[in-house]
Amino acid sequence: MHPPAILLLGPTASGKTASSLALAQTLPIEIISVDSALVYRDMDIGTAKPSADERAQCPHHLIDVVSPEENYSAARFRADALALMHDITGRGRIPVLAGGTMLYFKALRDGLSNLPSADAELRQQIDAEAAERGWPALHAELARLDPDAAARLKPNDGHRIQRALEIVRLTGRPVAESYAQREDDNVPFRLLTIALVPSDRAVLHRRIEDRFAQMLEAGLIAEVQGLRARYALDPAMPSMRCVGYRQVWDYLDGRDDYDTMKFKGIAATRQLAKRQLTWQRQFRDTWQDLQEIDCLQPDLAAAVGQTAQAWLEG
RNA sequence: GGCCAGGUAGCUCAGUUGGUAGAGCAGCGGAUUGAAAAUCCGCGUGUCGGCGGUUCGAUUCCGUCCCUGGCCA
Repeated sequence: MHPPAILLLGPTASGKTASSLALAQTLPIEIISVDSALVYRDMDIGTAKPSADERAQCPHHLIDVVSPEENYSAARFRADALALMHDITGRGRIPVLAGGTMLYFKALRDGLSNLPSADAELRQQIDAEAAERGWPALHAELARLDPDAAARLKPNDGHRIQRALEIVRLTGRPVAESYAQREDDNVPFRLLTIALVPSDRAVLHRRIEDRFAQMLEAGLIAEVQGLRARYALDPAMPSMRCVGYRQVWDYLDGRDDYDTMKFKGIAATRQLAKRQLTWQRQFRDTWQDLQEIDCLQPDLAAAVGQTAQAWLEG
């Protein structure tokens, strides 16, 4: 019998942090963050990172693990998370994987293919070429090298075209052949997946709006200024593409006025939530253990706790 | 109170020499394999401010009323 592990996923502003901390009140858990933005050090306000106080209530992992100048990845997450899950289980505790980066959940549960890691130099080359000739031209080039891979991608989907070209150049074979070669995709845990879903999208939107305003009041702009002063950042880096940071960056550069920045930040957050919910619908249809909980109900934390408790006893 | 300019999609606006209208943004749906809070794809019926009139036909022309902004009193 595998040890238990709980996955807690939900869109931004759905109450994941509070729910996971509530679990810690009644269960011997440690929390593994499943979040591509919380991994960055010194990005606290805009990522709604759990506070020091909250983190003291229960061990948290995969927060502040890389510099904003670095890249993290789904593959790295999968390896890190599995190692941590084993550690936590070894301590007699239950891992709770909580977050909103759905690709990471997907990678963890369903595994990945054996693909080469990112190659910064090659990507730079491809970016330069794309800036000159446009992505459709590189899509056409991919079509010559690997017609099947190109057929699956849109001519404007820069990131995926770049990745496909990278894989082909690094491996010297079609992407499909690399895809067919699966890495070990075993997850030796009994999993419960709890998905937080808002029963009313408009209410989630309202929360998102309020929270972004609070972030600005809490000093998000100063935080971005500080990051720019302390690190060698540029706006194309994954850390600075994060919701909020990207908009404040443009504001600091004078491209947008304050109100525009605020509007765009809120809109980008709503759009993020929408994409997260699209993933969740897909998970709901494929993961048998998934249980949906309305994140707008009065006592969400209690509902999450009951669901987890019932599953552990059952 | 008078004059002028406007009132068209949730917002900002375009347009129709009279044949019931379309962009951007927002929103919604989808895709998603080492950047994923990324990247990309798809979706546009709205009393064209109200009421009358002219007309085969009005959002478009005319009248009138209402609203907003500006100027003048």
